[in-house]
This record gives sequence, C-alpha cells and structure tokens, in this order.
Amino acid sequence: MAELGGAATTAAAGRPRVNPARQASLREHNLGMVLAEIAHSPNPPSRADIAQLTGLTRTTVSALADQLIAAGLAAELPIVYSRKAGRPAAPLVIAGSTLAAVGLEVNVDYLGVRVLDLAGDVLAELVTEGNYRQTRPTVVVGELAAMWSPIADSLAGLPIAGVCVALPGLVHNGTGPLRLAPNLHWQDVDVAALLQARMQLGDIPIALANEANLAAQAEAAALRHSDIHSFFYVSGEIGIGGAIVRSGEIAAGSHGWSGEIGHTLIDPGGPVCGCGATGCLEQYAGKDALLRGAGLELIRPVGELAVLAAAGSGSALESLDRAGSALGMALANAINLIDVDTVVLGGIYAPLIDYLLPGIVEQLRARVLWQAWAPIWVQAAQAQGHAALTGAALKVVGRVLADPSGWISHQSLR
Amino acid sequence: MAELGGAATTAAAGRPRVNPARQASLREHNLGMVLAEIAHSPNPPSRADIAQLTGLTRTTVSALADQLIAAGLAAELPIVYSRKAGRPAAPLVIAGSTLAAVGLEVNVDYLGVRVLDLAGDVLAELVTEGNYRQTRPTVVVGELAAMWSPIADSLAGLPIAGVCVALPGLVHNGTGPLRLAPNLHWQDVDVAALLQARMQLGDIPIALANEANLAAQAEAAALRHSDIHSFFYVSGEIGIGGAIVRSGEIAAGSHGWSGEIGHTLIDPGGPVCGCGATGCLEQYAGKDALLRGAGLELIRPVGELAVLAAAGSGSALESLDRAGSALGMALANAINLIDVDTVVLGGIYAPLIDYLLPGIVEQLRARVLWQAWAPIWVQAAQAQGHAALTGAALKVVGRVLADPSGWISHQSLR
DNA sequence: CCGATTTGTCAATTCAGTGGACTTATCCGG
DNA sequence: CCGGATAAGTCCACTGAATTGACAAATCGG
Repeated sequence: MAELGGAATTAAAGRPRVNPARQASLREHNLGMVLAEIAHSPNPPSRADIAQLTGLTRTTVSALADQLIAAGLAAELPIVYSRKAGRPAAPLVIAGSTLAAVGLEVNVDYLGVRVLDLAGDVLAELVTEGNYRQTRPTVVVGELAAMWSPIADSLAGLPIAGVCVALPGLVHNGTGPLRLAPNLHWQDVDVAALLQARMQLGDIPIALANEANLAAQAEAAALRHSDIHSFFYVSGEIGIGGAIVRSGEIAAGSHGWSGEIGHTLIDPGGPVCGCGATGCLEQYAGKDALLRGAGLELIRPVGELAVLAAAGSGSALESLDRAGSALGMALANAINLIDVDTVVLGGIYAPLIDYLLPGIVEQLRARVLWQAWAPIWVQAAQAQGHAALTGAALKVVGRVLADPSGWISHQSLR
Repeated sequence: MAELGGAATTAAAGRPRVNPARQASLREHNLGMVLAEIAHSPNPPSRADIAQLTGLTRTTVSALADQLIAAGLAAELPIVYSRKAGRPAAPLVIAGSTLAAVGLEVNVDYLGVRVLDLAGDVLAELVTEGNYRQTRPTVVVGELAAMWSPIADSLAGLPIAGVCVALPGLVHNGTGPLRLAPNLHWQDVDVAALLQARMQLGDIPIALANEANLAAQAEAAALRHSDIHSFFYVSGEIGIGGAIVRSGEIAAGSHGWSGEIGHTLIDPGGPVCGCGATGCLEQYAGKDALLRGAGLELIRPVGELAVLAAAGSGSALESLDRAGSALGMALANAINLIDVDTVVLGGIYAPLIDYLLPGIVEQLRARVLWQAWAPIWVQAAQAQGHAALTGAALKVVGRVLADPSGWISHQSLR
C-alpha cells in the first residue's frame, strides 16, 4: 500500500523494482487514501474532514468519494445536526453487506469459517470444536468445505472478495503449499488446491497464511485507534507462534515464515523438543509444558491453570514463573533484534498474563539493551475469540481497502 | 522511496498516514525511478533501455532524463557503436564529482572520513588508527572535525549533499543522541550537535547511525548486482552488531536499534557479560572471547588467530568452533524470527569464515524450522575496508537517488 | 429574516504521461 | 555507393487527474 503504481514488483531473482506512475496511479493512490480514511477514522468523517486529514482538496475528495459510493464501497449516513454554524456534513462510512470477505481456519482443536463485510462486521460464522492432531488433510478440508456450503447459500449472491485460510504452520509465500504443520502432522499439503476443488468458488483466489500472523493482523486492527501500530505478537497455543507488526502491517519475511519464536534457544542443556533441537522455548512455555509443570493433564483447558494459580498452588505458580522467565528471555532476544517497544500476548497467554508478567519483565529488564532509554510495554491481546479467523477475513478486507480501484475494475468486469 | 507523494508521514503518536498524490508526485516518483535505473543497471542504459525497464514511454523517459542531466545528477556518455542496425544509443550514467556525500565514523580503534560522489566513487578519504576506548566525546569529535577540515578545502565548493556518522552503539532514530556506545564508554552524547558546532557546514544535516547498519548498507550496495537483496548482516568486532536488510533497505526498527544480536542468550548458565546478563553471544563469539579462547592477548589482530588455526592449533580451532556454534545458535533464532535466507558475515568474521562455518551450519541445520524447505546461504562480506564508512556516505547518496526532485529543488534555492 | 459559517459542487486551468508520427543515425545487402 | 531495415530519440495533440477560486446549499445565531 502507498506504493505509486501498485505494489512494487519483486521480480523473481531480480533487483527490486518499482512500477511506473501514470495518471491512473494517482487515482488509485488517492482513492485508497480516501477509503482508508473512511475506514480508519474513529467516527464517520465528512468529505471536508477527509480533505483536511489527507491534504487533498474538497473537490478531489468529493469526486473520489462519489466514485467509492457508486462502487458500493462507501455510503453516506443521514446528515447529523451538530448545532454548529454552517451546512451540516454528510458522514461517510464503509458500506456494509456489499461484499463478503471469507476467513477460514484449520487449527489443532477447531475448524472455523467467519465471513466479514467490508466494514468488518460479521456476516456469518461457524466454528466446530474437535481434535485435528494427526489428521488427513483431504478429510479435514472436506469437513471445512462442508461447513462453508450452508454459509455460502446464506450469503445469497453477495460478491466474495476473497478467501484466506489460517493454518498453524509454515505457509510458503501466502499461496504456495503448507510446508509443515507439526501439530496437525501435515507436511507439504496444497491446501489452496484442495479447497479450490471443494468450495466451488470459481476463480476467487484462496490465500493461505500462518495462524499467528493472522491473529496479529486481527490484533493490529483492534489496536488501530490506539497509539500502538508496531508490536511483536506472541500466540501461545500448543506451539508458540509469533508475528512482527510494523505500522499495522505484518512483516512476513522472505518466505512468509517470520515470527517463529517458539524454537528460540533458552538453554542448550534443556529438554529435547519435538523439532529435534534442545532447550526450545516451547519446552518451557508451550501449553503442554505449562500444564505438565502444574501437574495437570494435557487435555485440560488453561482456565484450570489460572484457577490453580489464583488458589495459590505452588506447582502452578512455579510452572507459570518458569514459563514467564523463558518467554522473557526469548522476547528479549527478539526485541534486541527487531526493535519493537510493545509485546502483545495472545492465545493462552492472554488470560495468564498476570502470572507470566513478573518473569517476563525481569528478563526484559536484564537483557534488552535499550530498556533504560525507552519503555517496553507488555500487554494482553485485545482481539478475542479465534482471532486468526478474524485476521484471515480482515486480510481479504484489507486487500480491497488498499486497492479499491482494483476491486472496482474487477467488479465491473462481471 | 516508491511512496507516492514522498515518504509516508508517521505522525508522532498517530495512526500511520500516507501523503496525498498530485501531479508533482508523479514526476518525483518517475524521476526517482529513472535515476535508480541509471544508478543500478549493470551497464549504462540508454533512454530506450530505461523505457523498456521501467515501463514508461520513451517520450517520458527522455523528458525525465533531460531534467536529471540539467540538474547535474546524470550525464550522457559518448555514444557507443554496437554494430547493430539502428541509431546508436546514448548511454546514461550517474554524474560523478557533482556533489559530495560525506561519511564519518568514530569507532573503537579508528576515526574515519570518506567522501563519495553520487556515482559512489571515492573523492577523498582519511582514516586515523588509534585507541578510542573510554574517551571523552568532545575530544574525539574535535579530532574528527580536524580530519575533516583539509578534506573540506580539497572539495572546493562541491555542494555537500549530507553527512552521516557511523557509531558503534545505539543511536536514537537517526538523528537523536547516541544513547550508548559501550566500548567507547559514551552515553547520551549528542554527536550531531558536537559535530555541527565544529565542522562549519551551515545547515547541512548530520545524520547518525549504527556502525553495523551502515556496514550492511555498504554490503547491500556491493550485492546490488547479485540476486541477494535481503539478508542478515553480522558485524563481528569487539562487540557483535547486526542489521536486517530487506530488498536492499535497512530495516531499522521502531527506534533505529534493530539488529542487535550480540546479546542473544546462548546459555543462561554461561559467563557474565558486560551488559550485566549471563551467557550472551558476545561471550562466546566476540573478538575478546575468540582471542582469549585461543590463548592470544586481546590486543592481537585477528589475522593471528587465522594463522594459528591454519597451523592446526588446538586451542585456536576449539575457540573458533565454540564461536561458530554459538553464532549458529543465535543466527538460528534470528532466522526463525525474521525469515531471511542469507547471512553475511562481516568484520572479523569474514577472514575467519572457513573455521566458523561448520559450527554455524550445524546449528542452523538443527534449529531453523524451515531449513528442509529452502536453502540458507552463509557467506563472507564483500564490502571491505571500513565498510561502515562507505555505508555512511552511501546513505547520503541514497537519499539523493531516492528523491532527486528534492535535491534539485534544494539546489535551485541557493 | 439576514449575515456568518461551513459543506459540497462547478468551471477553467495546469501539468505529467501517452500514443502515434516523424527525424536522426546506424547497419547491411545489393 | 545507395536504399531499405532498424532502432533511438523527439515533436505534438490528447487525455485524465488534481488545483484554484467562485458559487450554491444548508444550517445557526441574533
């Protein structure tokens, strides 16, 4: 976004290049800017507000807004009487229910479908709890497609802007196959192709992404109206995922695999990890390690751990403290490396944050080089309830918001 | 760069915003694109070549090229007869000797000045070896300014595009004070203000940056015509610095402090580090640790270590192996986190790479999650001879190349 | 009801890039 | 030695997007 002439084309094995800018690029850019302003303002802005905020003239904003309204991407609210002098403003909002952004998720203990409209409101949703460890991809994808089909009917002709699937593993470049999902026990599965065959979506593109990255995207959206736009997101589940967010955007890395913090080295003499190495963070702060350390069965929900800790159970507190310290060490490494000043703890860590924080803070104090010069914030995630599912749908929404002209011309073709 | 309407303005404590695009933004963008093409093509391109490469029309490229030539940023070479049919092409190059980009460096064992022109050729250079541990900033900056003054005279009226200073420590945001340079023993020093007072440059801005980040910038320039544009750069010195390079640009982080890998945790039971924590990478792979492990005095040059290793010295090989393993562990963490597929070893590691590589590769094999799906490259730095000094000057060059219209209008004001 | 004020629109202007035709300059084959 | 083929660079009329300043619309306050 914000690239003149569309995104820079990173030609395979070539020097990074930028696209030429023509008159149409101006339109695309400014159209995107106006739509972003409508989408992200705390309350619906008027054309004049947008002109003020963007630096464009009212004339230009008017023309652009009209185009957005005509395309069904924005809408005018009834004018609101502000009891101030002057002609009252017509507030603009993102148009709801004009398109469907589909988020899907395959995770270790549930499958999910969530459909948002452009405004981010939920149009439909379905989550099936289950146990998907060591499953066969074709079967699970079939189940997911079966969940989709009644929802597809209920959407009744609403144009589908795209589909994005959250997966608990390494996804190659946002489209390529799922390389490795250790807890599902999947490897080199072309999830997009499997879904394409079963969902009957025609040529609607199916994107794949890592679950933690998408949860971070949902969190970035939740924090949009705060001052926090760059942070490191930690997603505590069976495994520990993470994502780097800069100015509200996921920094995905060269292959889309960035943010993997679960196998940070904590102690070379530590326990052997499922990945084959020794002393990984996951062995100290993963869900299994937390529960085992507290003497709980691995299938118990983490809520029980919080209950035990609140009751003062020694083994629970000890397990949480150990996990907190280990998390702190790994996060200190990460913060020194990528220089962010905020850490957001999601997944199972959010409800446990009070017990984890002392250990984390102690390690950050000791190990982050610049901790004396700038504050470091650690907080629980705002986005709740299958955040990755929301993030997946938001990714589709974001694509339309970032390039409304693309969507408009795409729509006008059908 | 590549942002329509100039860089996005990240307003303090506001949501990230983008600038409005007007006609002039088109010019700026395309002018920058044409200049970048001239600067980065392996051999001097003609107007027609540039049109081909950028996607602009020949007409447009001609107009833009003429503007660049008029501004003294580009120049036409004598036409070259290619023995092909058709009118011969006039090759365009970056104009040499039309402006001066000044790189300065304060490091632990030398001070340096290096002046490049826009084409990247060295116009002047002066390096003074010395021992600057535990020095007083005013004295050292005075020395540096004294080195500058004869060079300034020799540049005889060439316009100075900017000054950038490489420092071995945490620099706040590229301009703010130097927060901490442990080996110089400096803390919260406003180096820019000190230099401004002594260099008599008028209102020419003085930027500051971390030495490792700038060395990485030089390396990125050296690798420009290769296929490598994203990598993690490790700068082995007394301390161990690093930098993240993505598509040829330094990813500096929220405060400009990213890339610090020297205090990655290797073993919580390890030796106490100067930073106060235990088991940092620096204690295993820093210059002092390497020499001490090999039984050498700390003031010896690392060349002696390579000699000992080549002669088969057990303690030298052991020290190098230990360092290699530790580096491998830290790099595995970093690669999992930021997802790059290339590591460049600079500073003292470049000449020692053959001895370090086995340990590094072993750890990367064991700990990088995706190592089975994509190759990881580890190589020695190409840029030699005070790379940070070159990087500092290149940063100034880069600013002009990225925004030629800014430079042109700036120049026309005087 | 009228002036002040603010929103939204209209018309004329400016400016950058495009597309097609044209000029310039070379190579090559007869 | 000349003319056709070929490619580079330029000229010119045109298009499209944003700007500027004026104007119409709609409200508030006295």
